[in-house]
Amino acid sequence: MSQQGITPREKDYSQWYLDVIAAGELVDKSPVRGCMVIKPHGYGIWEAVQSDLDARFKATGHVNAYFPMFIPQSFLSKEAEHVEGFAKECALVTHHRLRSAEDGGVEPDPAATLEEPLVVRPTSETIIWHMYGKWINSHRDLPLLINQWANVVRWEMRTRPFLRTAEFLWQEGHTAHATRDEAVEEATKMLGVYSDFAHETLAIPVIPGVKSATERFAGAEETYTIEAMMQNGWALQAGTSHFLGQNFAKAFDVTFQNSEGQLEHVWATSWGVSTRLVGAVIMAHSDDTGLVLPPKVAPVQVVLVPIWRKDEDKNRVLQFANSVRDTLGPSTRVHLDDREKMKPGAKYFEWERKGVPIRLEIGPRDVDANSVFCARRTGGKKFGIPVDDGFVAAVHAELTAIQDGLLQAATAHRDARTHRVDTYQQMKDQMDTEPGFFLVPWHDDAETERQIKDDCKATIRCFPLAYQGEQAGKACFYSGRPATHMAIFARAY
RNA sequence: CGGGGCGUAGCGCAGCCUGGUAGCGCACCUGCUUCGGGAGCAGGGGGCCGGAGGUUCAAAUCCUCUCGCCCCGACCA
Repeated sequence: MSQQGITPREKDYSQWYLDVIAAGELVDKSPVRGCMVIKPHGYGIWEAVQSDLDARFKATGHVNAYFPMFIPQSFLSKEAEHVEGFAKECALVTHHRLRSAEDGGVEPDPAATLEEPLVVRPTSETIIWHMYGKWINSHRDLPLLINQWANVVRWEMRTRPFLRTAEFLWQEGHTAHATRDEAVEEATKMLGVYSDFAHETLAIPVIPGVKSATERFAGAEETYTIEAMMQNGWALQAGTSHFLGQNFAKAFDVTFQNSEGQLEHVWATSWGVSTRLVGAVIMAHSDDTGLVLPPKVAPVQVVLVPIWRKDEDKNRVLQFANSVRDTLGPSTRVHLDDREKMKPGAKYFEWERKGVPIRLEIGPRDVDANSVFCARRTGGKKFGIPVDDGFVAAVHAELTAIQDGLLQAATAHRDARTHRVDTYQQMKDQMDTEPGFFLVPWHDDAETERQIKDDCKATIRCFPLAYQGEQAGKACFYSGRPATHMAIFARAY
């Protein structure tokens, strides 16, 4: 990033994204390729995501647990498709000791080679299903509804902060059910939880849908997804929920005795979202001044900037600012920026770049008037708010208005960039001039799907749930064969 | 694994072509004046120029080798 500015979105979207992350002081350079050092302000966003989501999981009957990050290598080979999907990007632990080397450094001690290498989990299905086999015996043990907050490692060739990193933080829910229907219901229910969360908390209007076979999770029978649109019209998969059938139950021999006394394999789901959501929030809302955060995930929702010129003003301004902070504190994430050797203007710019929704300026004039001067990060001019009985409610009303405004703007953008086209040529033409979601009638076929990807880099993001049925009587926009689904094509991260 | 680029102060860079022993901006430290939209002035600290070898009286600069990183592709449940 240049010293003062941020690359405009229109000029170079990728650079703009990196600039916004730098301006927001979200991450620092990592000494490890592809891994992130997440600084406090960036981690604060993730913490807000975590606490909101965790409450939603609890409300739907789930509990948290924790499983080891090291998985015996042999576990990975038990489910054929699963190993196919992940084997290419696994990190291995092969030794448990270092020794001094000739060159003065250290090296793995050959005498301390592990009998069986350990895989650093790329996802936890295998070790969790190994344990579920021990925990599940009876239909009375079902359903088993467990979530884990953890880190996982996938040795990706190309990485990008938050969107695709070698190590990332996520939650993974793993559930076991007595019947197929119950498991499918769980998978779709959790997709709904994610979708609600994206709208209500992240202010991102996602499209819930089903993945095509090509894009399906390795080992799943059905993969559900929420797809978000970024400001450049590209799609970002923001969360997934999988119906795993009995694949893992069979691979790890997890059976239960039903009420008739017969043994059956259990039915499974898994679902997850990751720190990629932080990237989604950054890309969905930020502008050419820097980060823009929805109040519900902003680590600092309100920043107070005290202003004084003379020493005699300093004390009363700070005293007033402190009381304002204490008033807002119980209900709001508020920060009083009382750094002394920094001018107010410099603070304004810093907090704007960090995406803080509301800034309250407090100077001698405001103290005299018993009010604060409010500046919103998005929408509206500065205005005074009296510090009276209605003060907290007034600030919260602004936060709500900002949150709503972001969702409205993102929804308007998504709708404007969602194109219904009838022919492939139309999509191909518009993909370069106005990229976005292309809603089309589609005859499902992995081979033609691949042809399209090779030809114009667009892939099926999902078969959106809201539009299924509309394809009836229509011809596939690419092949002309009878359409089997409504599909959304887009270029994707 | 292909194609391209870059390694010089904490960060971002110039200097290299045409060798003469290192500079700029930001950040940092000290002081004074400032303070309602990115402060100004003065002074100061910090780098064996990625590494090794070679040419030379002399190498950040030229030559050879090497290591690392970044970008574009391949890859991406």
